[in-house]
Amino acid sequence: MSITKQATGKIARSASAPEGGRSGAGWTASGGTMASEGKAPRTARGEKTLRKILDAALGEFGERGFSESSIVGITSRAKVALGTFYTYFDSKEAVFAALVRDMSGRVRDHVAPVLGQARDGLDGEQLALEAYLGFVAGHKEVYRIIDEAEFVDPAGFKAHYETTAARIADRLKAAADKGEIQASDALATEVRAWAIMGMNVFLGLRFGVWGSEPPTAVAAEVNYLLRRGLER
Amino acid sequence: MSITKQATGKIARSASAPEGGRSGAGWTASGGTMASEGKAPRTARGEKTLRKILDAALGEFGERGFSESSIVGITSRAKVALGTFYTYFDSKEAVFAALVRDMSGRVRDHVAPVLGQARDGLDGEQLALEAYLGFVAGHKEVYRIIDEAEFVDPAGFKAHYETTAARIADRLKAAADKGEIQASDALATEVRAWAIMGMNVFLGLRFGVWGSEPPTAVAAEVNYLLRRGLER
DNA sequence: ATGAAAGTTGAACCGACTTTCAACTTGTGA
DNA sequence: TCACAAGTTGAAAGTCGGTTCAACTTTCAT
Repeated sequence: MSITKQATGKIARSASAPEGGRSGAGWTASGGTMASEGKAPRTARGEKTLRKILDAALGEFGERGFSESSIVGITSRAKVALGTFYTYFDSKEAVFAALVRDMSGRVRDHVAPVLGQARDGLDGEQLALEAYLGFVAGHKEVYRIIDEAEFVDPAGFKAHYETTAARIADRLKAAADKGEIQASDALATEVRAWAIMGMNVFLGLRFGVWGSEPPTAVAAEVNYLLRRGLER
Repeated sequence: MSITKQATGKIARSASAPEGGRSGAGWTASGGTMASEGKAPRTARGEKTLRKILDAALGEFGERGFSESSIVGITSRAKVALGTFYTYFDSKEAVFAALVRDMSGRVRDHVAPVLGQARDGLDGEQLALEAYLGFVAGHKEVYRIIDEAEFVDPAGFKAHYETTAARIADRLKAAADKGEIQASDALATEVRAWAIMGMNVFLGLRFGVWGSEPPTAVAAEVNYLLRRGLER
């Protein structure tokens, strides 16, 4: 009954492959930044193992949440021994923090490219939301990990949202400079940026994680609101 | 180093009074709903103890987060013995869930009254946001507990946001019926409600929990956006 | 080929936390 | 007043999971 118990469930969970044998797609950079201080892998073998651990950790944390997850859970998914974990990370929190940094980057990398195709600033926001909703729907673990960072890795959490908001603010400023939307002072710009970000995150929760309504329809509806609300 | 450790810190923390001797202000109803199934207090003494435990739990969870919190932490804050906890709750998760239900109600009860003073629907949303920001600033623990519910008490978390969104949607519908704002179909209404809620929550985080910019200024800026975005 | 560095292993240690329970105290209704 | 129900107590049981480490294996530069 208690969430803390996992009892006999162990057998069941270590079996299933995380996501049809995709070979640890896309860990940023070569280890250096991911492992704990002074624990970076020095050979190809080590790098591969580190990658396996990180992929396993993503699956474990994404499915079970931080406190339900265990190092054994991670290492058994990764099919390495318990002790190997400590070759690369100082603690459970450390992997989680590494994951948060990386997930933050993944979201950015998924959303950024679509901005190039935008007709104007507000169109860019619509495309960004659309891309974000699609990403969340296909990567619920990522959403969960970033959210849970609020408690496990507050610094990483704050960094993620502050840089995201700053990015939105920059876009708003650029659009204002082009005369597309109303200009705004510093506070107003920040309020707008955080408002847009908050909308996006909650729409991601409702329509990406919980529901599966078409991203395009949702994003279009929001954009209608933003267009009238911000346009000059 | 590891967050899991608390080591010698125990002495320090049980000392400080949670919040200058306020006598457990405002627990909804008389116990019946708060304690775990079949564990409701049957005397005035029991009710008082339950209240002490709930207040202590709010402080503990609010300050330390769920996984860092311990039953000992709660009972020592409440100044009752460890075993007493189990007279009223089945588990750590159970108190947390009780707290989530109650916090959800507290937010509602704090925001609802201001709606009566609104000139129109959109003015109501502005006042609601303003009230919410003020509440969050004064009750960061509440914000934290509701957020952490996503992982500890998912059902309570979902219920909180779904009913909140439904309330916003009802207001939008009423405003549309009065011809104040544009009418919208079911999906659009839900999108709008979740967008507004998401804005509010993130602005609460940024300007209530992290910063302390004047709620009125923030709410006014948002309302400007909403007004133009939604008005007919 | 070889030995030193890098990586791997998993049993065992350790401490912390939840939960139980039998003895004890308090309060109240008859 | 007294007896029984309600409530309280805290030591101790039991569990669980993070972390350590010494022995072992693999890799690779020379």
